[in-house]
Amino acid sequence: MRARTNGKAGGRPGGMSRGGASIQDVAREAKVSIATVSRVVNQPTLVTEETSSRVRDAIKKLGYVPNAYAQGLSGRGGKVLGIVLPDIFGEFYSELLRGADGEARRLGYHLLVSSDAHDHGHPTRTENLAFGLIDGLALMMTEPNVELWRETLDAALPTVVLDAEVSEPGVDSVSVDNTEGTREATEHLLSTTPPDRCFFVGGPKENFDTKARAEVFCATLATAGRPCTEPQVSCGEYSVDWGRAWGRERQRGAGLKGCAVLAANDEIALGVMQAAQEAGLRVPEDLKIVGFDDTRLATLVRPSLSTVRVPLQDVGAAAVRLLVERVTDSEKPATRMKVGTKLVIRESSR
Amino acid sequence: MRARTNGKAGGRPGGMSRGGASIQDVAREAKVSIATVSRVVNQPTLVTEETSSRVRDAIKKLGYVPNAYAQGLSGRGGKVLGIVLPDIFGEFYSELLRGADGEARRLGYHLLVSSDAHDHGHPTRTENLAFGLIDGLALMMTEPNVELWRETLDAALPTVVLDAEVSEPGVDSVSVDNTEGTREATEHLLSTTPPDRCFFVGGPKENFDTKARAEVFCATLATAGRPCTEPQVSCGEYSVDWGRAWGRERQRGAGLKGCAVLAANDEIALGVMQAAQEAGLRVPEDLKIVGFDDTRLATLVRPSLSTVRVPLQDVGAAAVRLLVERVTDSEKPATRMKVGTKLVIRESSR
DNA sequence: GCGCGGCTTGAAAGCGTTTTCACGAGTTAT
DNA sequence: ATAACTCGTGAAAACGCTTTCAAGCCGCGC
Repeated sequence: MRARTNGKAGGRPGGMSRGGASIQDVAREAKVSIATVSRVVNQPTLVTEETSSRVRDAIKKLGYVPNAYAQGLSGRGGKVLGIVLPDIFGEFYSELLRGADGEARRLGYHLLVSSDAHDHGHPTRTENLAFGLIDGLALMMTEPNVELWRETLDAALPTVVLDAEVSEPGVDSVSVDNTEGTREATEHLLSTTPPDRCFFVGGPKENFDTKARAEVFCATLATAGRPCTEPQVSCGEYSVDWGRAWGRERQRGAGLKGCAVLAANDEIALGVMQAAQEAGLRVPEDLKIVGFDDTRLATLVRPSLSTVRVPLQDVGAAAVRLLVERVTDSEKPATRMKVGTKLVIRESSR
Repeated sequence: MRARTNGKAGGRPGGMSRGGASIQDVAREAKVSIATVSRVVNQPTLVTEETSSRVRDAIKKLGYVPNAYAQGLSGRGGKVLGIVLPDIFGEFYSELLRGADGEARRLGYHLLVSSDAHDHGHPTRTENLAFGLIDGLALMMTEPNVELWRETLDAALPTVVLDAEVSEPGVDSVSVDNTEGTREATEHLLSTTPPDRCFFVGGPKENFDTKARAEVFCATLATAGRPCTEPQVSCGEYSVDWGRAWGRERQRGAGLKGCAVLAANDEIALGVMQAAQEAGLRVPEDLKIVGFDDTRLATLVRPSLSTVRVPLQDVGAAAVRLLVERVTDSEKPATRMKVGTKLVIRESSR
């Protein structure tokens, strides 16, 4: 690399540019030592009001902002949290992220976001690089992935896992308790529809939530005296397209009329609804539909979508909170947090 | 000074925990100097294959990952970009963010996301902290805000502005050229509806895009020989609620039937559509509606929404690309980029 | 009147990298 | 055979900050 602007003089070299004044400059300007400047910023009580005010003036005058790298290096951590999601697209992640972002801000942390996990949560090399940068990592794992585990644990980084239960010591987790909501939803459908006309349309087969929801769905049907048969549970992906495809398929087959569908998320539910409407069926009269997640989508469509509410923002916020707690106190025993789910009845299943 | 964990011995002090081995450890393990280790990592050609291999073994054995803070401090920058949006909620930002994230990954950068701008793009103190951390800042400014400007410019940080045209030297911008799309959309509505029954329902009055779109809308009406009257353009906010409120209001008044609406975004359009449907009107037969942005929402609702396509992902990606270019070469002349817009006709206006 | 504790401040040691500079060992040119 | 290079490596400075330790100064009590 070329000449690295040593002092203040001269234009900035090549690509570098981070402008600002350093703590040195402030110290010089205020005629105190850098230690004092640091104290004014971090522990103001230790400094005389007179000195303090002089330093603050200097800071303001020079527009001084502490260099986060230096802070990070010198031990106080950079106040940065990483969050890795399978994707950052769509209402679902959007909501999760919003919760995380809000909480992070509240706690004075920054969020390094990455949807790197295209390959099922496996951080790339790039991601690794950031591992030195972040104080903790919130990782969403929707499917089992041992390899990733090892890597993360080896990094000895405070970690919280989203949407997956884990048993590693020292790793917190926030996951969704699908039981209650799924059961409620299934019973709700059963109240108007015979068990053999109830269907569960899931996301990816390996997905933790889809699996859990399917299970509870079947269990509830069984309780109602009608163990579910193979074709009553289908898996695909979390998309409108898949829901629509399933709906069309079913319509071509035995028909959708008089059926009830519990979808593994709102998008799938929406797809099914579209397929029904295409076929001239009325929702909810001809077909009951219940979604999952209660994303904004559910209230945006007509008929509005009954759905199982998952407090996504809370999940995001809780993850960040847990993470910060662990970052601040690494001895803290692992917390396994579960957020509940609850049926919200709207028009699509009434 | 107390035992500030010099070597590897002892428990870590206080809240610290960043695990890994340091370059020192690797050097010791491989029996070389830290300089050599650094070279193996960054400029492998400078080192003998033999030494290099020994070092690589050590690195692997110790699970060494360079500390990003140290790297940042010593001048190579941390490969982190900041992106500040008014919010990170909803399809609009979601899409933008996705574009940015993808491009950032491609270029080997990380994204520090913040929706801090609740107060109209004014970064909080927290935000400021990160300014030392990031190599560049992508800032979405939907409304004029001089104060923020000053602060950002003072930070002498490579900056790219989203969705706002600026004239500061050395500041790139990516904005949306609303002209073409808005004109197309307006003409499209005029082709079925008399000018005096055409309405523009905008977002916040001060919002750049809303202003631009309203202007083109009026201009196009004027060209059609019917300068638009005051009540034909209304402003509110970018929300379904506002669209619905406008729709109800209008329905209570002169009625929506036979009208045509151009909304400033898809959400507003959706709101208007809901109001119409509530009133028993059919879309598009009784009321034509065209939205803006072409978010996923537009294809998800029934009838599907005609809308003006704004390549949001491209905007995000372009912002990141420009930013990285500027970070790498601060002398580069400022780029003012404009992405075009284009009418997409779907069911709601046919 | 002298020592002692409290309060404010400064000096300096890291933190983990990158990068420059210098140095010895081969290699090549004279 | 010696001077002039090149190549591979190590020592050390610099990055900007936090924090510990020590020192100076004050007022207090004995």
